[in-house]
Amino acid sequence: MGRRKIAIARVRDPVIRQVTFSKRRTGLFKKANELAILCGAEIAIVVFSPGNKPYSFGHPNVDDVASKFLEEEPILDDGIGSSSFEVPNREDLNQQLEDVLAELKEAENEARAHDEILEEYKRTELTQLEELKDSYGKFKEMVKSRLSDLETTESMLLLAEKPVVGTKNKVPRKKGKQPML
Amino acid sequence: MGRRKIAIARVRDPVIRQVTFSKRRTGLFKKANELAILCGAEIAIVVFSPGNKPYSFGHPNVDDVASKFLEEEPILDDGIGSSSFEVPNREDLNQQLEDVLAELKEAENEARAHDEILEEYKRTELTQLEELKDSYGKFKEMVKSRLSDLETTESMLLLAEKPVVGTKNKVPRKKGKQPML
DNA sequence: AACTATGTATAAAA
DNA sequence: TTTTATACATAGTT
Repeated sequence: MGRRKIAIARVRDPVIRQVTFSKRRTGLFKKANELAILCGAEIAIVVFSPGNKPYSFGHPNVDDVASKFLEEEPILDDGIGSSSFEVPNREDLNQQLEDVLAELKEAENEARAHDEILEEYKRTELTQLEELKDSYGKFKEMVKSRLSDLETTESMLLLAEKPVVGTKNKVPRKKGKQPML
Repeated sequence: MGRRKIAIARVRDPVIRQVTFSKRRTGLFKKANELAILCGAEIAIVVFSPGNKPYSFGHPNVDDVASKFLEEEPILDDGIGSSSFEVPNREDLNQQLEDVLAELKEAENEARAHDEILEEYKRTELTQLEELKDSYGKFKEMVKSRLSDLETTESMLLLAEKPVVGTKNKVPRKKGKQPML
């Protein structure tokens, strides 16, 4: 929702993560408030920041909504540890845990590698693109100045003016006149 | 946020109100999930619909976050100083396993999301780059043909020949001859 | 701690 | 439902 799309995955940089948290918590609470008012709904939110600070929002207030919810809670079996199945013994669990930890480590390595690739990509491609745009602009400038005292065809002027691609003005054209000998 | 702007005030029509509730509850929970994953935040939401049906979202789950909040835990015992050679019991192992499985799933999601972004990146940036190069080439061709019977300065020829950037030839130049009117 | 280009959520319509 | 046009949230930037 910003300048770039981001993957929904833990933000690595702690500073960015905190900033993201602040912005998004604000947004979330705003949405919650709108929901409550628009629909006459009761709502409670509690959230702990990356630094483990608690924040809360409630309409009409956290405690009332929370108790109401807890009271009419019939069974809270989320099914994960369903009792009807065989309970694994400790050795099995240890083995599983080790296996999964190994997998996790691998996946994290992969993710890091992908990050690096993406960064590299951004650097090279964007740099190339910007330099090319810049060079293109300079070239056009020079040509125009060279041709200024000659007749110029309509098609040339057209081509020289249109910035070419569907570029959304990421790189503003420089207006400066360069000597270029 | 839709076709029209709406005032934040109780929606009169009960049908619309219920529809609005459904859409916005979905959106809110999605945002909450993103916040939790992006920032590693714990979060719990409970909300009652206009028809007083309860809905909840929790990461890792509603009850843990709620109790943590209610207890206002100062986080005293993080285990650093405790009797450190205890053999973990089965519940601990189960918990660990679940935690790690969750992490693993997350890491896999992350990898997939990054792949998508990288692909998207390749598509947009490379397309732009290619179009720009192509257009640049055409422009140079045209200028050269227009100038063929005029004197051309050394610097212009130089600029016209050099492909500009330190491009690693990921995108081969097209050799085709274009009519150009 | 503000801005703004861009991605998302969603009010209406179909 | 699903789609579409618009308002909004926010990632990256200064």
